[in-house]
Amino acid sequence: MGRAPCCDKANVKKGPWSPEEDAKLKEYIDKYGTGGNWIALPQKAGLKRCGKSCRLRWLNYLRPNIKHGEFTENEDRIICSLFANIGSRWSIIAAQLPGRTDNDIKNYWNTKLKKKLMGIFPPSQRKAHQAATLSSLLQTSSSSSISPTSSYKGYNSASSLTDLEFASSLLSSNNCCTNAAAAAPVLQAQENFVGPPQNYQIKDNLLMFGSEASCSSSDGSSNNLINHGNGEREYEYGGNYGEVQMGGLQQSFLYNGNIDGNQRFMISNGDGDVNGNWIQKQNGMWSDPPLDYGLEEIKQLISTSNCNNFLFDENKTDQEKPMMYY
DNA sequence: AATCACTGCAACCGCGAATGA
DNA sequence: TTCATTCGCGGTTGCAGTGAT
Repeated sequence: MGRAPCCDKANVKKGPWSPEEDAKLKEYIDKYGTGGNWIALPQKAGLKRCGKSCRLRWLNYLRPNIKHGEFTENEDRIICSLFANIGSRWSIIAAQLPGRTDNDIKNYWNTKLKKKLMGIFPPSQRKAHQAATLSSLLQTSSSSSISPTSSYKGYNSASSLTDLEFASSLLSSNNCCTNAAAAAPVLQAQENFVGPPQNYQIKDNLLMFGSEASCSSSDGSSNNLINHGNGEREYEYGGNYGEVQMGGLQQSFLYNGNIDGNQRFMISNGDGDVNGNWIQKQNGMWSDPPLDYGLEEIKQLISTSNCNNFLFDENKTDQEKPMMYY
């Protein structure tokens, strides 16, 4: 016996929503809310629609403060950074972009951003550029210091890296399949360490700052709100992307526990801009990442990263290579 | 002008997770 | 604890619009 359908498919309308249906749904929800039951909602609202369809229409189109239209470069960077770290967790990524829906971001990634990234260089030049870009990126990190007051450099208008080169290098330098679930065992290691942005410890799948931390879940999903001991600092953890308030300065960081087996952080500013400086822990000590990534190592990183297989295919000639793979 | 290919996006589908009886 | 129901997510599809031939 198969799964029961969520609604009587014979009696529900499918396809694009009419303005009248939109109005009905919006009016009902404005008046009564969703009532926590999407399945029952369409009947109450006088709509011949599946509850799931109503939910989707509301979340992706009708609810207030939905942002449509062009994505900004900043949004591009956030999407790239998060995708590089947590993969296609669109709902988590959307949570970092107010007004954007997961569906919107997913569509944008699949139809534009991915192509944007891959279209920078012709396939024949791509590998060399990626290697050079990554090398440049890592060299930048060697001269940086990580502190709450450190300036964000290595990724700005003065940098030789363009936004897209940066994002591309992110994608090729990280194991993008390091999703929250994969990172969890690392985070659950309950190890104390000293590292950026200041002293903190990883405990019970949460990052804690200082000696005390009270924790609560902000929405019951993947984001946790952690109050620092003095009540001033908060930390929001969604997958392996986090934020911390320190001395009035908001710092975000990306956590990637899975490149050559070493834990890494990348500090970013409050807008989600990452500065390209990975700090990693080797042999129990935090240090700058190595600077001498060879092309072979990069290739290995890419080849072991399942969701980077749209980058290029080693076994094909340039002429055979499509611009991207799905 | 007709046809074809491509693009962008809204919507659908199926699955696993969460919830409650 | 089990089972049914609902929710939420990510992958996929369908189609209208647009540009190229």
